[in-house]
Amino acid sequence: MTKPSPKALRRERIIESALAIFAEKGFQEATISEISRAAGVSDATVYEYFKSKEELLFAIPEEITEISIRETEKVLPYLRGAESKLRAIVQSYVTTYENNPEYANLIMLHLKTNRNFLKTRAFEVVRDAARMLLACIKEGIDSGTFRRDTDPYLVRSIILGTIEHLCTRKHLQGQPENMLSLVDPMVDLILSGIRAPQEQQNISIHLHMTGTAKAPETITIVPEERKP
Amino acid sequence: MTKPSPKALRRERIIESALAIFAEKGFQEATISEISRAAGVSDATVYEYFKSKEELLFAIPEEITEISIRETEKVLPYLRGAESKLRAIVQSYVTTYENNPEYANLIMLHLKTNRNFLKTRAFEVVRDAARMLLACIKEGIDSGTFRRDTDPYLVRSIILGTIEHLCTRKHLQGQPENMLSLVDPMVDLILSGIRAPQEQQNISIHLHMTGTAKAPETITIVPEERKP
Amino acid sequence: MTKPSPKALRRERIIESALAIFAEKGFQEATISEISRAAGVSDATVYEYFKSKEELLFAIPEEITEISIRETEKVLPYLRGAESKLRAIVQSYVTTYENNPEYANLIMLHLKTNRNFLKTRAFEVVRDAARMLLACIKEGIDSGTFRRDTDPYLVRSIILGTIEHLCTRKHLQGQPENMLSLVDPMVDLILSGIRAPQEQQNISIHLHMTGTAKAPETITIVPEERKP
Amino acid sequence: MTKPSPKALRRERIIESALAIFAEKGFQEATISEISRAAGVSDATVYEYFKSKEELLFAIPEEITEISIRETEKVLPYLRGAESKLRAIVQSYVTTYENNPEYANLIMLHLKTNRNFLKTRAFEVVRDAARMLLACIKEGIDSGTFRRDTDPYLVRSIILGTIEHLCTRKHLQGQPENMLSLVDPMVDLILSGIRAPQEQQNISIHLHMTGTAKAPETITIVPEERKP
DNA sequence: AATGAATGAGGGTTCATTCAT
DNA sequence: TATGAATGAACCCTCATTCAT
Repeated sequence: MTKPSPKALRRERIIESALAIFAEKGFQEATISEISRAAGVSDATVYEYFKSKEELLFAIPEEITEISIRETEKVLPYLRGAESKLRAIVQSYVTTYENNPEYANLIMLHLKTNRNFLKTRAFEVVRDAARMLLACIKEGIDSGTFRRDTDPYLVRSIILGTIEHLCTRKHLQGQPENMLSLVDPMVDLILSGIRAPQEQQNISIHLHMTGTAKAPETITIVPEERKP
Repeated sequence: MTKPSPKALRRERIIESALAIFAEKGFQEATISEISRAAGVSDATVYEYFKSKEELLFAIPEEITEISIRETEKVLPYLRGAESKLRAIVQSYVTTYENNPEYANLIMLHLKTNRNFLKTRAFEVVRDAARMLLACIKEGIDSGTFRRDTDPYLVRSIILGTIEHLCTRKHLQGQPENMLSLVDPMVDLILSGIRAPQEQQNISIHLHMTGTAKAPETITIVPEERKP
Repeated sequence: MTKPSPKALRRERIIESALAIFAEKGFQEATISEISRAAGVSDATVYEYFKSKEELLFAIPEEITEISIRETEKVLPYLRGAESKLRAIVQSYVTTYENNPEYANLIMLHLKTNRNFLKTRAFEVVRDAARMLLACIKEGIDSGTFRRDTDPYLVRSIILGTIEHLCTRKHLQGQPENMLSLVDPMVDLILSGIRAPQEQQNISIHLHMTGTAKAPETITIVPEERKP
Repeated sequence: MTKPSPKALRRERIIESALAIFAEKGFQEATISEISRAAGVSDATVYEYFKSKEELLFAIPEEITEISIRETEKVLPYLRGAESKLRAIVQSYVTTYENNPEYANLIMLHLKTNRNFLKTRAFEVVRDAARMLLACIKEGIDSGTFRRDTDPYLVRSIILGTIEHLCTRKHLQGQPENMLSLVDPMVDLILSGIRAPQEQQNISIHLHMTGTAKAPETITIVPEERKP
């Protein structure tokens, strides 16, 4: 079905090499020579495919982000409830980063630094993902699943910030070993923080009694024994 | 009382200029000439005070981080309870970053990228702060304030990640306007997520009645009206 | 027959310019800009061909020394006797230096100073030449042409030192005009100093006389008049 | 008798440090800071005593050469014959270099390179020494001790070149260990090369015979057996 | 389409030297 | 007199980028 033209293949090779090298050394420290050597082409050839070093940098997240986002978008409609969706989105983020550590590193450490990246189409895709997450949070609020006073932007910042922090930490210090195992604790924690209280209103108990009893003389409230 | 030697003043000027310019353009894009010009000295003079461009970069966080941390450390003993302390620490972080946006930017976008920064004394101070936060979380767990199954490292990552994300967002997109106003919502949210349940044991109500009454025939539980 | 690639030609041009300028001003005082300008290329181009200024310096003697040495090696087998060989070697040295005064100057004044030069392949060639000379002296000793108590290392030092001194003198003071005319006097002088005495055995003269003569009563030895 | 003013002492200290450092690293590689630090003074102080780095360099040989030369000049009148004098001069050179290896190194490797050194008063002194040597050789020629066809300039070049070569060799390669032990072999060798032949004129043998003998009919010259 | 070759532009860094104190 | 402090002036080297083949 797909017919990978040699042209496209070459392009792919260059992008892969660029990802590896940019991720390892950063944008400034990496050189075109290095990348072209890794890709098995000449310097000049890189410029046949990309107008400049920066354009090559920006070309990297385009595909991978796109793919990841679209996949998530496909799954979402099958899930019921804001909580499930939110958990799925987080899972998707973390899975993507876990499976593409170089890409994660590039995004976290090198692309976020770059002001020009914000004007990029690739960034548009990133932003789409962030919007999806925001929409999901808002949906939870509107549906009463999340507290009405939840600040959806803050919640999103918490989620994204945590993921980013974990990725960065993992890259620079090797910790945590397995980010995926942290998805559930993290989501649980945040959900606990924003979940609407389970109608824990005050409750009146009306006793309908027959007979000639008086009102109770004393009411003793006795805590049951805690059984840990 | 303090007699700021002209030498120290000049050093300060250079650091300030460097902070402004590194924060704006990043380490690689900034040039020594630019910085020295901004500081009103010659290129060579910069090298009288700092051995290299990188050493100049690392000299920046040294003071400002130190000051901020030490201040927090002073306040902490006066606070009772893990929650208060945690809130104070977050407040301290955000205040520091809010008051020194350039510094915040430098740390978030440019220093974290730099592997050599991890070997720096300045980074040691940063790490101290992170340890302080972790200790506070652990204290909450030990004292029963926070749930026993709380992962303190995860909680710290959530807190730090959120702060970092907010700073970065503010720097790159101007949002949120006022980070300080987000401290309480954020801390509240996280605390809700980790707070130990408030002894929500089962409760038995014993009615001591006199007379010949029978047991109540029906018990109707009526929610009170919610008054938002 | 030979097809000098433009690449090789350019390289040659750069080396020639470098030789001229290094010889004139010394390694430190010479600048790459100067050399590249003289060679009609850009600074960066010099670095396409040579990794560093020092490597460029070391590339200079490589060829010229090699050529000179190999030529001498070819001639040597045709010569009989240590004296002829030694004279040929000296002749070769002096010819090389006389024909390449800049090269001579570079070697004498600037390369010998450089400790790194000693690790160079070019220096290996120089050392080869010195070994060749030493071997020739030893051969003369072994064959009885030179005195048995000759110190071959000292003789070599005398020869090389003299050549070097003459070159340096010529470069700095213009004297002597023609080094080649000094080769024979110099070699003669040294040979006189190391030549084994020419079988100066005692000689008996037997006079066969007829008649009744007695043995001679007196023998008078009369020096002939000296005729300068 | 001598009253070393503190000023002169300081000057001396600077010169000594400069000698050590120039000799070790060469003129260009050495820095004023290094020298001043070694001398225990400030950079600026060096400039109180010497107008420039180069002037400091040239100040070094002034004294030491002067002293060495003057000493030789004192001894010379007591020696009889060109050979003794020549030997004494060589001895003096080598002793000076052997006792002051740093100075030797400086002269051989770094001062000879410097064109400006030729204009220096210090060089005048060096030249004086060379003239003294030349005069001595000429004296030997005039007195009939050395061959009439000796080229005194060539002989001087041989002597100086050899000494220089030995010094350089010793500095760069550690060989020869002891230069002084080479003085006699070296001088012997050169003297053998230039010594006037010991009146090995043609000799006539007059036989005064009595009796009636005829002239000898045959004369047979018979070499004696060699006794190795 | 691919590249070998060339380079313009620029930046970090060093140091000899000066001068006010 | 001695020096702490400051700097002007260079230079080596790198690399993204271009272009003729």
